[in-house]
Amino acid sequence: MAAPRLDRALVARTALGLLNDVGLEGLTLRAIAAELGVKAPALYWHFKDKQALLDEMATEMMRRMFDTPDGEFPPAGGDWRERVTLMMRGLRAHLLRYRDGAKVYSGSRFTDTAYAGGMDAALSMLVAAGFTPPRAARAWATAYHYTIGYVIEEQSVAAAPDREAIDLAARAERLTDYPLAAQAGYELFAAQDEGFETGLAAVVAGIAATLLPRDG
Amino acid sequence: MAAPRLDRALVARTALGLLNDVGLEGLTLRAIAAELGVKAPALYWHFKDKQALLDEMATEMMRRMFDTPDGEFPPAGGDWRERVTLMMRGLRAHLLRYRDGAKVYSGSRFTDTAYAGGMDAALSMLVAAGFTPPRAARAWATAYHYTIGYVIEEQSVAAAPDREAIDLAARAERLTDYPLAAQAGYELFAAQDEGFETGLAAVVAGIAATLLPRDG
DNA sequence: GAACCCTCCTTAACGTCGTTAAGTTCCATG
DNA sequence: CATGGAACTTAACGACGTTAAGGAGGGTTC
Repeated sequence: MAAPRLDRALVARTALGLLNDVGLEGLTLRAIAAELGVKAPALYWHFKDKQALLDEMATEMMRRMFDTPDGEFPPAGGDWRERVTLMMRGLRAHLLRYRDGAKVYSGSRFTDTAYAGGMDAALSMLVAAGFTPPRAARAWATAYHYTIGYVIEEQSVAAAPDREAIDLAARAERLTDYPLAAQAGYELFAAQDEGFETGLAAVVAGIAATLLPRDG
Repeated sequence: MAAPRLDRALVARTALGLLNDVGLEGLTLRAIAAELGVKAPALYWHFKDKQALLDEMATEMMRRMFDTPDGEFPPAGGDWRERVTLMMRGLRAHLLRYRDGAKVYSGSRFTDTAYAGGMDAALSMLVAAGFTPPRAARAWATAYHYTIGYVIEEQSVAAAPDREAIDLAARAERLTDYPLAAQAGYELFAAQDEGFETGLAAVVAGIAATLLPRDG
């Protein structure tokens, strides 16, 4: 039983590293293989097809997300609002670490059940805070969908190598007949961190208002 | 100046029709051309490349969204909460009309400024309801991102032709060690309409709570 | 130690994709 | 009738994901 030069995790990690250089549409099997010092068909020994490799990449991203320095997940401290906020902030930060990270992540399915531990911990935290289990799941999903949607738009606005970034000034020029829409461009396409946080605060407040049973 | 057999709008409409049959990854230029009774390179007379065609498709989807039966956009009636809810419900409904609709829509940029009219109307409605312009933009974006994220996940869960749909029972089987995560599957992957509405209600409530200046 | 087998990779090739180059048809206009 | 541009076709290119066939190399078996 000789040590294989490649394994699934190594391929996925290498592909994630390459992703930042070439983007999703430049992430070809031949390029990944070259990075590994190997020919493209070798990858088929470890993965049934390219989608399986992308699934492994998404799983690796997820593992890195749960692998916090203090081993705490969900992040410790504060009430559920703070912890949900921290989780979603962390999710966005991890998606942003890779070019097209949100697309890779949301288009794939995890190859193992490691995510379930983190998900279960998050949900039980919400249940402990007073949510029923279905409403905890809905609360988590709502914040998750907001975050995924936000980062997908955020990363598609960023400049692809060939596709020029959105020129806000030119956009405003085109929309002089629609002053509010023109002005909104600056709010929407710039200052991404602040925009995300403001929206996330709204989502969390809404979850508290509509999904958490009042005690009283 | 003979009438061209093709124009951009016709190509985009035909491609949208084909999208439901073959999905995004089956939507090749050769297939679209065949549907139009033409050869693939003919499309390059009307579009600089495939992305430009996808942009036109997204723009056509947007036009259809604004083209309501009563010509009202945003939809009339009720307060701003109701109207934002109606808009996002309509956005989701339109995205769901096409296979991979959310991916096509969110990965593209509009080819004309027709969207700005609808966006401006929506924003001025929010401003009339008491939002400052930047907060109106943020409110709209938050609901939009939630909706886009929701539908992207929703459509990626649905069965692609080759990729089988998620088997909820098998998933629960795998996750017996994580009861909350297992149970959450049913909440997350089934009953999509209700899940969307519940989350949207939370988002709208949160917008009201954090972005709308209190009067009094 | 020879025979065998299983693991992991290579070489070669297939069909399809987006795209480009060059040529053709057709009609409006001078 | 000749000119010319608009709108298409035919042919082909290089790159892609993927498959088939085979080879190197170490482990196990007699």
